[in-house]
Amino acid sequence: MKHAPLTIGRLAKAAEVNVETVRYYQRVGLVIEPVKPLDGFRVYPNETVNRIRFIKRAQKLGFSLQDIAHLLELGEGHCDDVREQAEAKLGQIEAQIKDLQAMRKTLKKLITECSAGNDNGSCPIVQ
Amino acid sequence: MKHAPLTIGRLAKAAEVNVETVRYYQRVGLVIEPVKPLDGFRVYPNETVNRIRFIKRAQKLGFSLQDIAHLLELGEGHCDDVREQAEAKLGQIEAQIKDLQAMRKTLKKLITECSAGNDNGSCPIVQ
DNA sequence: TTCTATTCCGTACCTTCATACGGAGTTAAG
DNA sequence: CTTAACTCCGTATGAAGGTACGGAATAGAA
Repeated sequence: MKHAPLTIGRLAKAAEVNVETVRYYQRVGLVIEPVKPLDGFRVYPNETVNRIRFIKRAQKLGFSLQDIAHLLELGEGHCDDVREQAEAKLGQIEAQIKDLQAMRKTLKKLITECSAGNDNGSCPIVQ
Repeated sequence: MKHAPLTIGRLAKAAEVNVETVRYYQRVGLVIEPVKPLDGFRVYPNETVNRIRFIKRAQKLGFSLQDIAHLLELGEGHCDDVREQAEAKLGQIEAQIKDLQAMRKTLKKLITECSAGNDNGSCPIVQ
């Protein structure tokens, strides 16, 4: 039994991005553009859906597309000398988590102070 | 005893950003531009250094300048009806922390797999 | 006072990450 | 077999976040 081929439109829908975004990712090399059959449309492998989802998730965490390109390379063999890069990235992530936790703390404090109703200015700028 | 006044150049240096960045932040309202004395240059309050540092830190965590503007507003009185906004932001931050932790886990796993030396492809794309 | 670094201000330009457009080809449902 | 919906491809446009530039005013050191 044949399934509907994963054309760019279906891929985009599945990954919850715009078709144009997929094309853009192809242009910058984040997504491999499958060869175009002489007749008909390009068909994407299913894993491309996950790849794009991954990109989007990583982006929300503050990674640039370049960063993400590096992360993705890590998963494509050649693990040996790229390992240290992964570790660097890990360090960054851990620092980010710490920062966010500090931010959460500040914000929480701010919220309780708010509900206690104090009327002075300045709050989350410090630290 | 007088100290050297905190002019825009010194402010920029202290906050480790470009002078042009300070001007840009002023244009978009993230930093208040002090009034220009009839003679001479603008002088910035010391807290502006922290404000800019805060902006930069928050940006690295994936907040847009708009987000940051909102965060900063929270610390400027009017706490009553903005409180729920703070809580929303807190929710976002907690989600981000979770995502980053998941990412950290994936990355750690990837690293150990790497050092175990497996030669197949594909790794961090999944999940 | 004179010289050099800064500031000021407006405007122009740059990069990143997309999104839109338009005309031609393709496909698949009715 | 027609026709609406989709794909293809190149190029243009757009918002966000800066960065650069250039001429005039000012400050501060020598």
